[in-house]
Amino acid sequence: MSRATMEDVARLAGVSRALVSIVYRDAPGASDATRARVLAAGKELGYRPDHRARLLGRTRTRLLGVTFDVRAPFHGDLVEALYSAAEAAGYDLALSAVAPSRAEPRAVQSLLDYRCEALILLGPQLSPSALSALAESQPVISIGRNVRAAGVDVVRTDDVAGSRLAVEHLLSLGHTSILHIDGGKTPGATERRTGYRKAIRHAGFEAHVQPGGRTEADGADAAKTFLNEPPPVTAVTLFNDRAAMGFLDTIRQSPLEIPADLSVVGYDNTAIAASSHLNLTTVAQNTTALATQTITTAHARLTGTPPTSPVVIPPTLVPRCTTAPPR
Amino acid sequence: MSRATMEDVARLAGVSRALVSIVYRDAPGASDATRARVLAAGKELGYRPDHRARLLGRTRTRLLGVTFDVRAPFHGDLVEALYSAAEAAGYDLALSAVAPSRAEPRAVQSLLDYRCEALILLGPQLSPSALSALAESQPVISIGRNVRAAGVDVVRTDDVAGSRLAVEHLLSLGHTSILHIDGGKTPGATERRTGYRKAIRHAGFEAHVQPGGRTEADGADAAKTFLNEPPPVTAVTLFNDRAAMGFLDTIRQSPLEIPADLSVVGYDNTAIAASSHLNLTTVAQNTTALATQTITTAHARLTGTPPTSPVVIPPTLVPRCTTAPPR
DNA sequence: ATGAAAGCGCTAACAG
DNA sequence: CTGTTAGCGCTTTCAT
Repeated sequence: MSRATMEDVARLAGVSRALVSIVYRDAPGASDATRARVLAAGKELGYRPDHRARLLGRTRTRLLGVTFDVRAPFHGDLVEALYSAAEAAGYDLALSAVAPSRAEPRAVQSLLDYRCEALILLGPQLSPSALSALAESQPVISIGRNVRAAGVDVVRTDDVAGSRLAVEHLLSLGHTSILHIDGGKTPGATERRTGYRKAIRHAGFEAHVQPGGRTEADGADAAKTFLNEPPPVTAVTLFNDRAAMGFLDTIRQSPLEIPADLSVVGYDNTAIAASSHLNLTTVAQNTTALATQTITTAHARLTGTPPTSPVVIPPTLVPRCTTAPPR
Repeated sequence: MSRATMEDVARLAGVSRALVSIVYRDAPGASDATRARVLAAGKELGYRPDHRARLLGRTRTRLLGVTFDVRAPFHGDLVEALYSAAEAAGYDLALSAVAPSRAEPRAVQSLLDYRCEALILLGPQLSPSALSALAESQPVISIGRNVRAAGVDVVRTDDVAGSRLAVEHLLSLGHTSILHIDGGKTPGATERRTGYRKAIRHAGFEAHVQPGGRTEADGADAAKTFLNEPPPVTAVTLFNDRAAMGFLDTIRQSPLEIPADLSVVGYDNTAIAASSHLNLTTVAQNTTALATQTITTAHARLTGTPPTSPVVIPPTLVPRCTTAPPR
């Protein structure tokens, strides 16, 4: 009933356990004939190496720990990209969710107990000092949050440029008064606000920032405030797609037409934003590049090469149907 | 630089490793004095037991593997609930994401390699025979999908009742012609369709089912079809909240007013549906109960008690702002 | 190319 | 109550 062990395979193939180990790691040191025989025996027994034992015995676990917010769609997209990137580089991923009832320190701790070689934190909310402390024991990489903490590597999108893209897109459509609804203290919010301000001023217009947040509810609240006392703007850029969704949802319950009366731009290009119905004009983060660079950075740290940090990935604008020239 | 080991703690505390082990598992067999001394030594060294080694040595790993769709908000809610339930029962969770680029068999396999004691699959899409095969090696619990596969336990919401609740709510508001936009072949779709049909017929009205799906895009597509040739209905029940969101989004771009012209009911009560802006009337699955029962079932299987299966959890209706009496 | 033997860091009988 | 002794299943020198 219990699973086949390496010993079983070795016996069936008539070789030593060491050989079986070599074959299954496809390390050099076994003849093709032996290799085939071992593999055949393994297959017959339905053998699969025990991952726990493997990790224990190995000098390097090649296990990368990832914390993510189980409720953030963008994190879902990133996790998927990380799986591919990690696999391509010969690493394994251990996932640990952050949720309202499961705070970040707890999620991190569980990864540490698994002896992950490095920590990949998606939009971490931990303090810089807490992050630095973690970085003393193993590489720590923050994706999306631009922390300045000793020893912590950062891989992020150039959010200043991203906001600029959004603004420039609107400017090119003819908009001259544009509002930014920000992300509060969410990682990345400062940069996106700054990018907006810079681009607006550079064009010679006035910046208007309204406080917002990162959830659909935050976007909806912002829309209510907006509708209550409509500012004289023809376009809005929001912190992210989630907020944009909430915003749009509420606006559509008003007489305002999107995009005729108001253009709206999101951020992240999450799968939902892309879906045909929303058709949200948004700034795309390059998840593939973020993931690849993250794994590269982790690998560099783990092999002693000093990585370049922060790694800044350029975003792109994805024009869809929520933006148009002002009426 | 490397982490402190049990040996280190033992040395510092002046005891044997076995004692340290006993203390850290808080197993009986150590005096309070020793316990305190060991704990103090451990704390000083920042010792944390190595989870891998722990799993390897133990007869029971108390590790439960969970597969979930990283893109499904409802799965996020469930995962969170599972963490709590598992912890309360002394189990640990290993997460494995299913995504477009990471099919279910792969996700499952990785859990198996970690020698999880049981498999918890959220809305599995695997064939009944594949599930049965898995169940031969360890307990398999399907949450949400009512599979009839030998050895596979099911914990699910009573979806027939859920759909009935939705219909009855609409009937009580005075609606007499109600459309159901279904979930295609998504787990649970059949039950929700059936519940709708039964409730409608029981009330003496005619059932209308339009094909749909489980994503926002599916809901939006359904809305387009709907608007193209508006059927003579005053209310719509959808397969889930995601589809309802897409549907609402598209409907709001038409002259139709929600809920004045059309009432809409979702399903799942995901965090997003609940958020103030959407205010979606929906059928709530009791994630806490689902999670608790799942862990209970797993525990029963693992300890030899034959569990009751399927476990069917009653849903509840959450009336919000997308339903009202017909005009 | 192959095998023997010594860990990896912990748990679990068992003896004292 | 405490310590000794084997493993758990794999990796990894080091001989042969």
